[in-house]
Amino acid sequence: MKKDTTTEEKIKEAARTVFLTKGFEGCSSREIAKAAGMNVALVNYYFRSKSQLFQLIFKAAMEDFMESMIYVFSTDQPLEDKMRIFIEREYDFLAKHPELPNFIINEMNREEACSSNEHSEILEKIAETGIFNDCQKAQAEGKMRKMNLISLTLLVMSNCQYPVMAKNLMQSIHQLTKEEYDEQIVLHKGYVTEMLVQYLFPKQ
Amino acid sequence: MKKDTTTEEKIKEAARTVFLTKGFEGCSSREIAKAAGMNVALVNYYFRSKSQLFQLIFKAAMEDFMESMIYVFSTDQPLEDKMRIFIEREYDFLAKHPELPNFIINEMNREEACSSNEHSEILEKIAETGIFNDCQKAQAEGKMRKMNLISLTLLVMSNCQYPVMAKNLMQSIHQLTKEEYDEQIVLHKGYVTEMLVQYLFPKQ
DNA sequence: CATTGTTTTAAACACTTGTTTAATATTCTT
DNA sequence: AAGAATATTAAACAAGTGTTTAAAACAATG
Repeated sequence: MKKDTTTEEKIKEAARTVFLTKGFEGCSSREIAKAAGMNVALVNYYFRSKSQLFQLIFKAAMEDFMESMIYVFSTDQPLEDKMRIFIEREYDFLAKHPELPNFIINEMNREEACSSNEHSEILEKIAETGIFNDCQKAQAEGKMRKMNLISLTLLVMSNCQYPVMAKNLMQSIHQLTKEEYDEQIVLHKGYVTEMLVQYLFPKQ
Repeated sequence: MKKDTTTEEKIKEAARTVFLTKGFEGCSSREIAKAAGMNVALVNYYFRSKSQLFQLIFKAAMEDFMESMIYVFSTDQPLEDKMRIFIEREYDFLAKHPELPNFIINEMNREEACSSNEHSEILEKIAETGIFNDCQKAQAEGKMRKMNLISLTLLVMSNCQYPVMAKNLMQSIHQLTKEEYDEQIVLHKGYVTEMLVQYLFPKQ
């Protein structure tokens, strides 16, 4: 009889939550083991080293990070609607996984880490959705403001991710409770959607 | 005869660069000491502990973080111009101190750290510039889109800081060199300025 | 049941961590 | 120049780090 969740999976789950909240440097192998209710040696038995376990978690997190993006882009709708839906979904997703953007960005900044790795597969996956072609087409037809893809993604990511990343900072500055800030984010989502749509798809 | 830079200052400088690039957990006392060309014991001789030294650095960084903001807001100009100048200056500032936003946001997320501390003094300092009153007045006159101060700061900070914070991520995704991305940021600054001004100060 | 192979454990390894101590060197004051 | 105050050093401390080892517990197979 196999347990519903095997030891290996328990460790992986524990590692995910610990790594995502504290970062690679901010936790120890023993802490992960304890969070999984296991022994330290077991962590290395299944994953050989803290680094290897981390790279596993990081890769999975990176995929989650891009998941919702790809889903919306694949749908068949007018670009402007896609944008609205994307922002809606991205705010939803980030409400459930608020640690993700910080985690990804931080660990990308660790020199030892996955900086120079090949994360361009992500771009390819996004490209496969045809979103980039759609944008270029819309830009050629004058329906969308002309702008390279980097700035386009930057605009969207900035306005979706930063509000989640800066939660503690903004709470502290503006003296808000967690709940108050969460409400604020919902409000902010509306502003962001309006602003981006107006700017990217100007009416005449 | 006093040296041009005293030992205490050398350590503080070294601590600043090390802390800002690697974070509190990402470095050791000995690393800071070595970066300053000093002994480990000297670090604690002058600053008693790693934590106390860190809090010193963090506080100073936080003030830097808000410095340019306050300066521009204090000037006497139309709001729309202030916004343009602010974005210009903020991009300038962040080009010189690209590690700052990530550092601040990360360390605010460390539970042990300065999360619940009183950073609301910052808000007071900004309030002293009268910028918030100006905004409310402009909003009452219909010259500026109605929006609470939290969303206002969020909009501006998102679009100024995120592009710097996500540098390594964006480089990796879009396969850019540092120099190419720096050029991209200059381009992006233009889009951001236009977008924010158009949205916050709609014509007719 | 005996003998595989796989999982789990406690203990140890060498090394780094933050911090302290006690001795030495330097500077300042009178 | 003598003595007090300050600055600097190397060494030690206990605790924690990632990783390994070798023995035990377990499961599976013949």
